[in-house]
Amino acid sequence: MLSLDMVAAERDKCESPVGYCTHCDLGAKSFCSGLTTEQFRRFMTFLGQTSIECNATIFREGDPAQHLYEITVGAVKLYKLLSDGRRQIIAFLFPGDFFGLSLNGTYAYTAEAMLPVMVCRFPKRKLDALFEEIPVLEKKLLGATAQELAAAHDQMLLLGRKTAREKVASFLVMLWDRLCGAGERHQLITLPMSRSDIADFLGLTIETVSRTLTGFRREGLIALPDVNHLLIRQHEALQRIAEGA
Amino acid sequence: MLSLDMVAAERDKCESPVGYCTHCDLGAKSFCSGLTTEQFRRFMTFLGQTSIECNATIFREGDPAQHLYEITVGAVKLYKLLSDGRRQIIAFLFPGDFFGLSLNGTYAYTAEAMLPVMVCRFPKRKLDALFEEIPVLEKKLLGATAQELAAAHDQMLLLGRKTAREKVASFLVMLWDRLCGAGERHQLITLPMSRSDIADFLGLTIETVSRTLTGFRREGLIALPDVNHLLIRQHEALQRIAEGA
DNA sequence: CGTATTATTGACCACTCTCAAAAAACGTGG
DNA sequence: CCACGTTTTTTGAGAGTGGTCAATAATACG
Repeated sequence: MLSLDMVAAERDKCESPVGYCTHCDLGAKSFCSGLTTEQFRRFMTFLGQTSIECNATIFREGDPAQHLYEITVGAVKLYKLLSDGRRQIIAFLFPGDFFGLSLNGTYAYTAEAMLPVMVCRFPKRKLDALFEEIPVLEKKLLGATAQELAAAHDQMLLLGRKTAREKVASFLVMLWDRLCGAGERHQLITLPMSRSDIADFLGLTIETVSRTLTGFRREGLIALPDVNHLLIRQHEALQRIAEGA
Repeated sequence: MLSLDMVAAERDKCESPVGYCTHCDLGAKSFCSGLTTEQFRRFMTFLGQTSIECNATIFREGDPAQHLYEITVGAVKLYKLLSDGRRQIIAFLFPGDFFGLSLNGTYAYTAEAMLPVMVCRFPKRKLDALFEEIPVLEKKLLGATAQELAAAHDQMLLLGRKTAREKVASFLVMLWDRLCGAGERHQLITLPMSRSDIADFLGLTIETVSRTLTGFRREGLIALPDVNHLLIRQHEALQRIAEGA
């Protein structure tokens, strides 16, 4: 049994903390950032790194929940299904995001790779031990979960109360916020998701998504060089539409 | 009738760990259950207990987030607004539920009492110290947050992909699950929320909620003795409707 | 290339919303 | 306790946003 004092003592012996994991380029956002050399060595013994091919299912709703995942490369979608096949995409996830948290021992949603994906995978049965050794990780996970909860709340407002036009504008702005650096205004976004994915994320049909996007294109708010590429031309205007103003 | 004093007396007879806080009747669900006598004593120094009158606003979206709350008595609604007044209710909360977690130092939603409410209130700036003293609390908060996240995911499926009929049926089943003991099949539910609240929770209008409820009443699935009381007559049938079968 | 899949566009329709009025419930003060 | 005004809920009629169905166009992939 390892006491907090011992952990603290161990940490004090170490020199400056390792910057962050050298196996991915998440930087400070990563789960393993800010650990001491010794903590990092222990951390690596808990972790499994896995690559997942594009379109592969990582796990299904109802599967026994054995791992917690953090994406290092690629993009993942999470979704829930109704018995007749209607689908709701819960989240689009990118490097730095967690998924796989569960309540009753089974996953509550399906996770699917939208691109070739690299993940860090933590066995759930070892999580308590890991948190005991490196308590800061538990705080990080709580923070990440709180962030996902806030995103879910935003999406509930979108799904319940926004028009199709506002939904699509919100989606575009969200993509821009997540995938574009702050500086560059006119930056080409590569969409990892299909129109069908966008529709199932926004609670619309593919036809409505398509019509709304061409609408925005005709108004000069965006450009669509090809189906998988998107250029935000008037971010401010889209933001105003997204917020219902 | 069982007085609080009697409950407290019964509990004081017990050795450590203290079963649970004597100030509320949450039992094992409570944040403070399963603590040792000493831990419980320390716990109480962190906590403020507050009563809130019905319909009072506890905090507003954008307010500086100073406290984390746990409900001990009553019911609370959380909601977000669009600039033109459109409202989405994020959650209906009952005894044992937490709220007030925030990311950037401000609350991301408004919290309003639907009944006279009692809460335990934890200052955020003391939370780290509390977790250091009683690490199990951090795990409990993580668990509660994960549970809220799962509920949010279910609600996203409802908002994005269910019909009005399925939404209202889901809502009724959810109420039954949360507010009724498992044994009693025909149990009268007292609704703490208005039709307008239900509509803003389900992404519908009050008219559609009203029409759907009268529909269920005519079909014999429920009874509505008066506006604030509800009797589930055919739970199974409602469950089937809720799941889109 | 030829085939299969995905995306766009069009015409039509239905579910739910909007607007409006009546009915019921609530609150307040006499 | 009842009369009154206010608010909430129910019910109705009509309209509109987004869905359905269908055809065409573009793209991906062997």
